[in-house]
Amino acid sequence: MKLSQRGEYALRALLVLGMNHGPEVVRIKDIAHQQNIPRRFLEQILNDLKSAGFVQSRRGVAGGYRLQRSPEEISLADIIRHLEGPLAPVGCVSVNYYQRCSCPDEAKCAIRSVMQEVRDAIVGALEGVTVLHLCDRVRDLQGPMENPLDYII
Amino acid sequence: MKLSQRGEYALRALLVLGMNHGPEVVRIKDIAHQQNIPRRFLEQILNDLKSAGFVQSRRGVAGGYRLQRSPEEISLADIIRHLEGPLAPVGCVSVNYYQRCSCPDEAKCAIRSVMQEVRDAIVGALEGVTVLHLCDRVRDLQGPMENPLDYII
DNA sequence: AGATATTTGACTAATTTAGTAGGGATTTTA
DNA sequence: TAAAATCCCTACTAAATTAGTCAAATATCT
Repeated sequence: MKLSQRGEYALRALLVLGMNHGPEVVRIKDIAHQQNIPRRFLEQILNDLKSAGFVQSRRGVAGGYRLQRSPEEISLADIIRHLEGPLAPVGCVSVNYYQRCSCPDEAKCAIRSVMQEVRDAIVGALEGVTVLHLCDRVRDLQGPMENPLDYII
Repeated sequence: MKLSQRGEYALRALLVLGMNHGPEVVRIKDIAHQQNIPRRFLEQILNDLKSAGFVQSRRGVAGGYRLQRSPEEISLADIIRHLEGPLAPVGCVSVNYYQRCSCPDEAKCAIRSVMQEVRDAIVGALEGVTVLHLCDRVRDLQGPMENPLDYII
């Protein structure tokens, strides 16, 4: 599993939306500015997150984005799987994106059995971590503040 | 961490050399044939592994490759780091290939702290696993045989 | 109506990936 | 000493991925 620039931007954007979660909507421009993400690129990314069901949008002058579900229902593993594909280092140990490899017998492949353990380790570190957990970490790491917009993500 | 085709071929080749470790040398052609790897591509890969110090070669009519150090001294983590770069999912948590990211304060970055744990999980699953361990697994998975060349890798 | 947002789809430039190809250098063996 | 087998080195290519940019359309609020 490797996180691309695009993926990192997406996580940062979702974290901003998590920190500002509520009925109101956050503008792309604000996220882009606050997180130093190229605005046009971020548009693309948020659009993708929208069609994947992670966020919802409102158009027009008071438009912007918000999380579609509440922060504790959005897991990092799901986000990353959508953004980057398999968490597993090779297709033949991936549960969600399985792909047969060219070795003669998977069940007896020693390399595969090590990669299986790597996959389990990655999934273990990621499954169960939600956007809400991320938000909690932000607050833990940065101490008490008043305004959610003050947090550095 | 993601394993490319090239990386997978390299591991398979090293495992063949591990299973046949001794004073004698194994020909590229045999490895390529046994493992179904394009020969010219494998040449390139083994050359790379040679200049990285993992294998040594002998030229001429009785030429081929063997491991430079003994199987228990070659760790998967080192091989993969050389082949694919960082094990970490993002540069800012990589020990061996650290790269600063664009977030304002690394120490307070919640995403980074999760990625740190992912990195530790990956390294944990890989560090300490050597080519010898891989060879042991091959034998465990496939039951007792006489000839090392009988093993499917 | 006009200003401000998101939406859509195409476009581009650089890098990485998975090889292929040609010819040279070295070593064994007949 | 010459043939044959093997590794060595450099260059090339085609396809995919990555990180964006851009123009124009559409929706919404005041």
